[in-house]
Amino acid sequence: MEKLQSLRGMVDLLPEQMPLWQRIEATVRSQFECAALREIRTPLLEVTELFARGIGEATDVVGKEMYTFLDRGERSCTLRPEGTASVVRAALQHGLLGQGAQRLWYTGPMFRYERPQAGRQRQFHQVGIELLGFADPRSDAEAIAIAWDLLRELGVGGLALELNSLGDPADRAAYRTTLVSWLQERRDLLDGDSQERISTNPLRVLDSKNPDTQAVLAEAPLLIDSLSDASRERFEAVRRCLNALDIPYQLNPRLVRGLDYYTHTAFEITSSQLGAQATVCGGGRYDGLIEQLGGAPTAAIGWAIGLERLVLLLAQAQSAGGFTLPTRSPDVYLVSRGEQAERQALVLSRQLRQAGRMVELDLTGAAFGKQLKRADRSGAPWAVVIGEGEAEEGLVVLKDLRRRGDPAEERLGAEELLRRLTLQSP
RNA sequence: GCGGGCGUAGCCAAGUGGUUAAGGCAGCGGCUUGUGGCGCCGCCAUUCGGGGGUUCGAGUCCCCUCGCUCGCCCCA
Repeated sequence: MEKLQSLRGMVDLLPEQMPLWQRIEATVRSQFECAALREIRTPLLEVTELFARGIGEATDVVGKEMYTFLDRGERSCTLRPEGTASVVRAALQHGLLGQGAQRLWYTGPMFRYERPQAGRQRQFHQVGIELLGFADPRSDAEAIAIAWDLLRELGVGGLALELNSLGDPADRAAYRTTLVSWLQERRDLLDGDSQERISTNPLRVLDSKNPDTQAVLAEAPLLIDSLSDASRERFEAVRRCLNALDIPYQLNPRLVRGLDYYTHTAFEITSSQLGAQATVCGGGRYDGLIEQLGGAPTAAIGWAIGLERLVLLLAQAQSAGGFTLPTRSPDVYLVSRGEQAERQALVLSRQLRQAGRMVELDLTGAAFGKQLKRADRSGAPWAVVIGEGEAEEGLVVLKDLRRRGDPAEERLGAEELLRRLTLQSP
């Protein structure tokens, strides 16, 4: 069977699903506007080096999940696996940071070559914000609050905010040294992956899901305990802000995150209703990234929400009766038969649309009975019927489809019909 | 990359080695050559994801393969 189908992990969004997506997009736009964020759109394709340098060579995302290929000019190109690196690149390329700090948001598809499962696809969508040029602890709290409130506004329940501080590069370097030697001493007790990571990415060992490794790790030194006084105070300040905002959180000293660029605050918002891929929103501060990509040292914080996971949660909320999506039906369904009548219906449909009415024109040329059956199913309150007889007389029949028993219908001239259907609400 | 489950029509789905592959929804046609929720009648899988094998005989058993799905890893 040679049926053509989409590539693995690449999913279609069918018309039936769009109202939910559109609801999310509309809410995102209005919430972000209130937060004084400005939208930015960047290409889906970037030079591979951007991600290699930005996200980190040792990360899983860069190491084994990127869609990378050579273009016709032998340039290594990569479909973006996340949004931050591109946004920073664009800001630097166009000198946005020279105009002051930037409050930006973006949305669009991202690509990671992974095995699909619930809440995970190879092409997926994110919406995210990036606050570039903000170092104040309040900006951490503000960024988190924007995410938290967006999710709440959408009606997602059962969320938990997990918080950690990764400190600054010096804290991490110091901690890394202590951690590496601590891990070396217990090397034989760790799983294979973790042994590997002692040299490649020791902080990620802490994140291991291997139960035996976790048992060993219970006693491991924590990054949060080896923060400098300044970093610790900074973290305290963020926490005080979150308290002031009444945003509940849970400290998770094991929260490390898989992208190298994070510093200080790291956080995730998770839902227990999502299955194995429980993170709806992930983000943190990345004070070193902009410099690493060739800009001046600039503090920044951002996060991304996975839209497919959000859709999963909202679909649950919806079926639990949390909200209903408005279904749009045509205002008028046009039924016609006979060459002249069909042409008149075509013209009339345009006139009604120009007057702002939603109009569905039956193009099948089928018997009236069939067309009216479709008119009924379309949900339109009105049907306009033009037959050969009416066409001759220059009249149309207006039927009230909501009154089924007594066939309420009137014969009208086209002018009168337009007046009736456009001056008053149907 | 590694494990588990599944694969019968557009959708849901019966079928568990024996002759023509139930049924429902949707769709199409008719009863009703020009007037809609209902009803009745008819049509809609030369074939069970694909390939190979076992057998007198396979949707049903075996092998391979592809796809979907859930989980591991990782992340949104």
